[in-house]
This record gives sequence, structure tokens and C-alpha cells, in this order.
Amino acid sequence: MNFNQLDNLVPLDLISKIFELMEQHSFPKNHLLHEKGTVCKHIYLIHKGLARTFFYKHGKDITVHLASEGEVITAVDSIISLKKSRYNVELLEDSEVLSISYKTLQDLLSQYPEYEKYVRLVLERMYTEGADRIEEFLFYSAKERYENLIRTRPQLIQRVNLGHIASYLGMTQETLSRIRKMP
Amino acid sequence: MNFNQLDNLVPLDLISKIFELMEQHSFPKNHLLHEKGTVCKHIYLIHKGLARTFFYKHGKDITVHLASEGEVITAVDSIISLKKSRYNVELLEDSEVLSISYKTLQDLLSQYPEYEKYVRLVLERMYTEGADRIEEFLFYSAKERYENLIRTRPQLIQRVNLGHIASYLGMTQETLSRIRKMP
DNA sequence: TGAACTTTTTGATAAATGTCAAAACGTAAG
DNA sequence: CTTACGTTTTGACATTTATCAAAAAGTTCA
Repeated sequence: MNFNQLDNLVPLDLISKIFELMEQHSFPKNHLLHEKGTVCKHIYLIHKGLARTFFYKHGKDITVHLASEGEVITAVDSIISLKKSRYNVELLEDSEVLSISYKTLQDLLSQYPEYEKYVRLVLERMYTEGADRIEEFLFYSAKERYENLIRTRPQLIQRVNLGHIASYLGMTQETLSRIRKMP
Repeated sequence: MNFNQLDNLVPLDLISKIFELMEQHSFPKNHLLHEKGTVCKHIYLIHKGLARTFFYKHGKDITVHLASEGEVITAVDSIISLKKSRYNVELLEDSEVLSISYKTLQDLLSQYPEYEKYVRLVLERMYTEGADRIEEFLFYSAKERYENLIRTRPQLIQRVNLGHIASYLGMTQETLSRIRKMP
């Protein structure tokens, strides 16, 4: 979900209210915005830079989500349920990040319930984006998934390790490397 | 998302208001609740029976979603965007179904905006369920995906064709058949 | 610059999954 | 009961993807 495209979905006064409540941070590459095993309380908006959500399976790390400028990232398995998260959220570049706690956002919505509708619209869109990603795995081969990523988010390929791209696409780094040199 | 477990998330008066607005239908097995190529306007709650969302890839049909009693089904690629859907929604058994148009639901929320919050809670939960399904494909082998399904929704295996189960899990029917007889 | 480290590629091989065709099985309808 | 039809299994084989090890290429920093 890219928050730069939010203008036509959400009124500007809500956007500015949220921005007022956000804190600005600068963090170096490799900084962990969130660490696994803890409850995640914040949602992060990437202003400048790049972040990923990942976790470990049999010692290997697998990238679940990638967020660049204008996009939002958090530990989805924790922020709503308040359970301890399996995920780490890590910066892949020196970054400027805006953060808001989920609690603060909920308080804002309690105070101005007229905004609930817009949060719903954003969530609806996020849900359909998730459904599209599921479709990717049901329908497309490793090569097709890579081609789809190039088409939809070409900048990522330049900025993210191919190892991370590979696990994000559900394949090994070696497979991705071979796919990339196929005709 | 199972609406029978909704009681602790959503107040009863909202549930009953929605039920008042829903229409009840009985349809036979194989009836299409929604046909691909058209805009999907309704959300369906399965009261008795079973339904699936599917579409065609290279002539083969692929099941994207399965819904049994208490669960909701619709063409997610259409209902929010109002684009023509790629999906069919089909009944797998003679079924009793409650339907509400998305428009009616929106009108209800406009009239009682205090309910928006609960729709948000439901959407948040649906979103995390989607995230879990993506994780399935990133982390688990065909065999593990099948075992997870047995664990989480054992009734489905009894009631749904193995061919549909297989495509829902992202594998061929033959692979599923072999997995089932592995030790 | 060059040593140390990380990332990417390559090769050989193995394992998982897909394809196609046919047989076996199950079930509904005459 | 028996035919017809849809579903599931089986077998032989092909293709895709993973694994492991090593080399090559790229990056960082003293």
C-alpha cells in the first residue's frame, strides 16, 4: 500500500492529523525497527529508504514484505493480535522513518470516528493486495513471479539484495540467478 | 473469516442489523453465485453448504478460496474496485446462502457510522489471515501445506473434491494424491 | 591498494513437483 | 444391476526447483 497514492482515498485533513501524531526518526542501514519475540506496537511509514520484514526458517531468513518510500511496514502478525511477533523488521538502507503507535492511531479514531471509514478503505485495499500476492503463488512459476515483480516494482531489483528478492518471491537465490539470465 | 466467531469482535445489535438486511436463498450444487467477467456486487454468507472461488489458467480451473458454514465469500477482485471479476463463485453442495449487496452494507455504515470500527476489526483480521496464507507458500512444501490444512480445516477434506483441494494448495491433483499416501 | 567480507554466479547433482495416459474406483441414473 | 460419468490413483517420464560446494564478482574499509 503506497501512502503517496492515498490522496484520492483519504481526506487531507486526516492525513495531516496522522502526520502530526507521527514521530520522525533517522536510522542506519541494518537497524531493526522491530525485533522478533516482542509485541509490535508501531506502524512505520518509510519516508526515505527501504525496509523489509523477514523471519527465519531452518536457519535461513525469508523476506515476507518489502517497503520503500511512501509505503508502510510493521509486524502484521503482532500489531493487531498483540501476540509476540515471529518477524523482524529491518532497514536495508540508511532511512528516514515516521512512526505512530497503533494505540495512538486507535485513540485518534475514537476521537474522530468519522475517519473510521477511510481506514476501512485502506484496509480493503491492503486486503486485495494480499489476495493478489496469494494468486501469484497459485498461478505463476518462479520465472513469471520474477517478471511480475520487475513489471510492478522495478526499483526494488536495483536496491535490494537478490537473496532477499529471491526469498520474497518464494525461491532460492540460485534459482533467481539462473532465471535472470534466461532468454 | 468465520462469522460464528464474530460475537466477541462485533456487537450483537450490528450483527442483527446486518442480518435484517440480508436476503436468504437456496441454490443447488454447481449454481454460480457470481460469474466471471461481471462486476460482483454482493457478499455471501454461507449458512448451510459450501462454496469456492475459482478461475481458469490455461484451461485448468484453480480454486482460490473455500468457504463453509459461517464463512463469507465474494469476488474480492471486483467488489471493492468495481472492476469486472476474473473469478467465478460456485456452490459445491446444495446450499442456503445469505446475501447482502456491498452498497447496502455501505449505506448501513453511513447511517450508523459507529459501526465502522467493527468492520475495520473484521478487515484487520481478514488481512492477517491473508498474510498467513502467503506465509504458507513462502515457507512450506506441498506436503506441509496439506498437513496444515488438515490441522486447521479438517472438514474440508471430507467435503471438497481432492482436485479442488489440490489447486487451492497450489499443487496438482496427482501430487496431492501421492502426498496423501506418503507415510 | 589490498585484505576481508558479502553478494552473485556457476556447476554437478538431488529432490520435488508437473505432465500425460491409463486404470481403478465410486456413485448416480436409467 | 449395469452403464455412464466423474473422481482418484498409478506409472513412466519430463521439468522445475533445491541443495551443496566452489568460483567469481563486487564492496568496504583500514
